[in-house]
Amino acid sequence: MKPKKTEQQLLMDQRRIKRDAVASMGLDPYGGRYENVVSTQGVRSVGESLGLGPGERSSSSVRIAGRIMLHRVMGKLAFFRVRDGEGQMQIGLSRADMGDDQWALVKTLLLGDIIGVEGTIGKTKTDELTVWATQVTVLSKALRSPPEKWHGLSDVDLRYRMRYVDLFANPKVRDVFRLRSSIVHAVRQYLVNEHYFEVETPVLQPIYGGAAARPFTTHHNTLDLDLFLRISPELYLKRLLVGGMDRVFEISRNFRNEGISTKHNPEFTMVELYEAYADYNVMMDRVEGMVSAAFAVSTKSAVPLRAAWLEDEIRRIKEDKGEPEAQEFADEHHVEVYIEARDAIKAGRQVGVFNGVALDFTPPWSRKKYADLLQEYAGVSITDRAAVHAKAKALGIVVANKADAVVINDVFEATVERHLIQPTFVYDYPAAICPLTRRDPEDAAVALRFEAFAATMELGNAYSELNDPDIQRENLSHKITGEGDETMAIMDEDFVMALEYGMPPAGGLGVGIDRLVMLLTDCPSIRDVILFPLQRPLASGGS
RNA sequence: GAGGAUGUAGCUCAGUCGGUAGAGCAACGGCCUUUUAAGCCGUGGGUCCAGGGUUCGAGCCCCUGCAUCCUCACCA
Repeated sequence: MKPKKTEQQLLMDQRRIKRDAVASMGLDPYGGRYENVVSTQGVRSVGESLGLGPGERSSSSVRIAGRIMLHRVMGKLAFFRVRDGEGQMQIGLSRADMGDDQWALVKTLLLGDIIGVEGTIGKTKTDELTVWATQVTVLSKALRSPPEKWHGLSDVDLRYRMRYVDLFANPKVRDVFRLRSSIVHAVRQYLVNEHYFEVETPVLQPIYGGAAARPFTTHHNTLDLDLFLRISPELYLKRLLVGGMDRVFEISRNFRNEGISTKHNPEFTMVELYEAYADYNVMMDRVEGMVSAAFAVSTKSAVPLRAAWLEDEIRRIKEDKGEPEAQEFADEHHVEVYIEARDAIKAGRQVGVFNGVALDFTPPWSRKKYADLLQEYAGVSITDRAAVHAKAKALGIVVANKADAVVINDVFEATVERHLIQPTFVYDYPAAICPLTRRDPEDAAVALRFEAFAATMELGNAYSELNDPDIQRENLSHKITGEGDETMAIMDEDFVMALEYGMPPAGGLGVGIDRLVMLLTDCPSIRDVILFPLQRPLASGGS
């Protein structure tokens, strides 16, 4: 019995027929090298400089290449819209201009095919810049249709599973990853300018450390050795301080075997840096410097563009559908917030928009003491053990078998964090939960540590680094009660031995790159800034 | 882990009271030399997430499971 073909298979059969038609013309349906290509943006700037009026054509010839995203054929004339890595461009195809052989080829082309077009720059009667084709080259016939041309691919599951489709179907997605690339580049450039140098340390570690999280485990066969994927590069980078690398950084993919959420992916990217002879105050400057550099290459230009687009859109909706719809659109897209941010940027401030809230990254960020925030929002003194425990119980926090510092931190997270909207440094943490941090010389219960928050998210974490080997060994030699299995207190004798040779006093800092990108590009989910976020594979193993 | 939402054609989505499964886009055939989500005529396309139950009859009601998203918890 012949199994009935699905619609998908039938559609692909039809596309195979067109592909084979190309082959029967003696052409390779999968193309080959195509030279002297100009980007659509390049054509656009050339086109604008020609000063063409509606309906005029120039004699300057160009070649572009890209995917057919819009396809209109009218008898002996056709308009396609072709998208490349930078943008899109309309091409016009006329049977009279191209000749019968080329026209036969044009008729085999479908949405989603990748083509090369040689032609002359002109404008249509409606004043749209258009490349009028003289020669079309098939570069890759697509067997599957692209998604719906108006809505694109909107099923979130499919978008992540088939990011390759998401990227060409939804231009905004590509913009986000372009911004991500710029942000990473700016962060790297900032640190290099500050005389840091970039290193790479092991991802496969025999002992994991530097953070409190469960690791992924793996195994090396030849050495018959269990290994962990790093949860943090911290202990290796500090060894480099001992070795005399005074300013080092690593852009580090870390792996934590924990839950998945809009703010957590099992693998994520951090920039982690160490600076000898500095302390955590210097690290605050570094955060501000890095974020400023990143802002300058992303949000600074993206927000005004977005604001302008939103204003256009509202004007159009008002004309087409009326005031109430326009207002609804404005509310939904936080238009006033974008306009407010745009005006602030014009005035020289570093203001972005995240989740409908304006965030002001202009240095200096506000700096708040951990204990003061606890007093302000939880209403308890950090030194008043009874009050802290009473507050914890009132909040429904389990107190039993937890060290005091853990209880304090639980209360802090439950009461304070949600108020940390604007970029803020929270400094001076309870020492007992900071085993790798130098103590305040005036108060042994305080660790010289800060976390950077924005939009209630932890963006970064920094210490004045502990460099006393005996205290370090002591801190690592017993678990912090109440932290469960996830604890930083895992002894690494080699690391402590390194400290015994003498590590310079230093400031150290980690900043979550994914979260920074989220904040600067207004993406409320970490999956929108990671190209291939982890997902459970489909049982059937296909789409 | 708890709660909520969603799952229907390749894509985007309707589906009323439980009574033969719908549209647009895409595709196929035809017409069309200035389209702007092109248009007009016609055609094909369905494991209604999976399994069970109630019923004469289930896309719709009930139960179980799966997947995804959101919120909370966890993840300093």
